[in-house]
Amino acid sequence: MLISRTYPVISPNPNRLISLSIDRTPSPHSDLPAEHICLNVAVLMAPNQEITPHTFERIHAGQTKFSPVVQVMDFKQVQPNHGQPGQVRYRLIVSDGTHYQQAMLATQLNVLINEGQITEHGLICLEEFICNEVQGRKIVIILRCHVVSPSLGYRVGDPVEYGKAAGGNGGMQGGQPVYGQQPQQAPALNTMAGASVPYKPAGSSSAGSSNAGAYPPYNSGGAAGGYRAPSGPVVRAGPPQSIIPINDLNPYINRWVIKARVTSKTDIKRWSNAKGEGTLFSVDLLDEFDGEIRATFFKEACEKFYPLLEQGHVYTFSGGKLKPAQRQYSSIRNNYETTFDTNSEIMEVMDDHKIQSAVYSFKKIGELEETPPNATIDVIGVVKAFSPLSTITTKKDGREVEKRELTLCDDTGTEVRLTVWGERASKQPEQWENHPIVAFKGVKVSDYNGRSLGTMPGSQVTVSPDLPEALHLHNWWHSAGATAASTSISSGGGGGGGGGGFADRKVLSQIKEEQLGFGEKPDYMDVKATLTYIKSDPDPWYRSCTSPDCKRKVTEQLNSYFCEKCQREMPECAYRYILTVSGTDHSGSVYLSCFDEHANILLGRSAEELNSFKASDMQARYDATFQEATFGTHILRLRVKAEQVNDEQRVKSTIMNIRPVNLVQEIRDLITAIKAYN
DNA sequence: CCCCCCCC
Repeated sequence: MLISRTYPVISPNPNRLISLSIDRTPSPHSDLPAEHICLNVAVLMAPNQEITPHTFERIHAGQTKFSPVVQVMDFKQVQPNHGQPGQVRYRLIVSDGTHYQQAMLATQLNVLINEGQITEHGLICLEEFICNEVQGRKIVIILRCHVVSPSLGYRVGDPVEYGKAAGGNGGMQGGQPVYGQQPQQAPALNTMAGASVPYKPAGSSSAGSSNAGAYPPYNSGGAAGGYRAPSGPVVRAGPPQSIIPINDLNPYINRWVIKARVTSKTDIKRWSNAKGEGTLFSVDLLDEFDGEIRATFFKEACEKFYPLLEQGHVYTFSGGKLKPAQRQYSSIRNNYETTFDTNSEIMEVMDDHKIQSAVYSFKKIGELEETPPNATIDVIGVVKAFSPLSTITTKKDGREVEKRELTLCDDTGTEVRLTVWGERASKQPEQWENHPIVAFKGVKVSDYNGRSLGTMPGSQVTVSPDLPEALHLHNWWHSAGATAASTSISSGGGGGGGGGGFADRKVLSQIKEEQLGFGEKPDYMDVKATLTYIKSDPDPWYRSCTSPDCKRKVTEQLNSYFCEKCQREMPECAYRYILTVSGTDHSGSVYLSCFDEHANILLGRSAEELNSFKASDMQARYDATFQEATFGTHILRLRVKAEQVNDEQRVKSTIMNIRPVNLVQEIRDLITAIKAYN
């Protein structure tokens, strides 16, 4: 029996309210006489540290979208359970002044206890939490919180255990959270005028239709259709686990099953580092509640499941372990990712078409300039132009990788260059023709050339997707977009005549000042520079292989030349420039390397011609060629990279592109740059 | 346990 009354009184401090309460609570563990009267003096909080009333009523009614402030009445460490040795967990008793409630602290918040920030009688704000049932008992699991106040030195109010006290928890059964989306609105975009060309989405079967209508409500908790939270170490027997939404996954559910479509699947990757080596692949999973998660398979699990999982198919997955996601590596909206091992169970199930083929959070191309580099984003656009397939050789291990450059535009009047890598670039080359709409999920934003995009291993590329955004862009393109002007946020070459782009503009002294070239990757910059010196002696060229695409130096033989790389003998060789020039601007002077393609532009003659001048004893013409090019001023794009030369790091700058100075454009760019200082 | 998207 608990008798308690609280008497508010006026405090001497006008900001505080003192409450007096008298407890006549006989304690079974106390030596005190039953009628012991305990006088509690409670100073209620100043207004900015108020406990949120009715917190637990709201939480138990399924509310999660608020951030209540509660008082910590007690906390203690609980024994790690058998499943997770070594991981300490803390149980808290938290109070809203009327009720108290058990809570578990997510382990990543243990630091708040260990550093003494969470204290008895302190106040914390619950920023993210869920309410789980454990052995018939509701427990609040705190996923994110911050400390609002250190210990107040007293307990606020006279809380009773939630659910035990009379009153205050009526109607608790209702208000279960409802999962799934609201019915998506039908795309009201197909009424666009001027759309004479009908939009034909790829794969017009219903499979990936995004307009599937209302999703069935999902009830968490409750007898049927609910899921059980872990209940201690002995849970082996029991009903088969039911499927839970991916968005409900959290590290406090030990055994879970999800049903999801594999929306993307990477190739197997081999890795090796200081910690060891192995193989891995990963998939992105999407369920019917639009929840997404990335799953990774290592080593044996990689071997076992790689052949089993097919992109686009639907499976049930169980036996995965959750860990915090590194958000920069995918555009998947989940704070967790999962790993499956060989004991995990994955079974293909019928595709009932409740699961979409992808969910997107598109960024407009016009927003990309403000998007930080290295972000992974979704984008949709019209393929305005595309390059032929080309091959690059990786710096790291000399592999050949295929790529294709697209120019993607949208109705923001902006276009961006997007590099499609690997098989995605080579297969079905005709798919890029006729300005298709393409949706990209999980492409990386790069600051190369201002801003550009590139596919990632887990990217999803869908040509002519069945999406309202695609229909909208299709109609835009055919009514106005195809002929409208558009601004490129990727400077340097490409579809639209080149020029423009002040994004990477620097002066030469910045190479030193900003220590360019010392990163893992080279730095690129544009500079307006004058060639104050062009080195003409010794001969600025070398003898190279005549095979197309091979620029290697050949060795001279008795009557022929030999290329090591091509393993080929040839009667003639080609002369290719390797030229050193001195570039100068108002800030300083830097030696620049210049290879054949660009030296041809600077000197206006090929190495072949210059060699013939020399051979024909025309030294004057030879010298004049260099003199004419000296003091020319150009916009140069430089690749800056530190290289190991003997024992020292030497920063080498190479000319990658040469443009004439367009004075009108130059002034415009300068004005824009000056305005940006404000 | 990977973390990285290649080049210019």
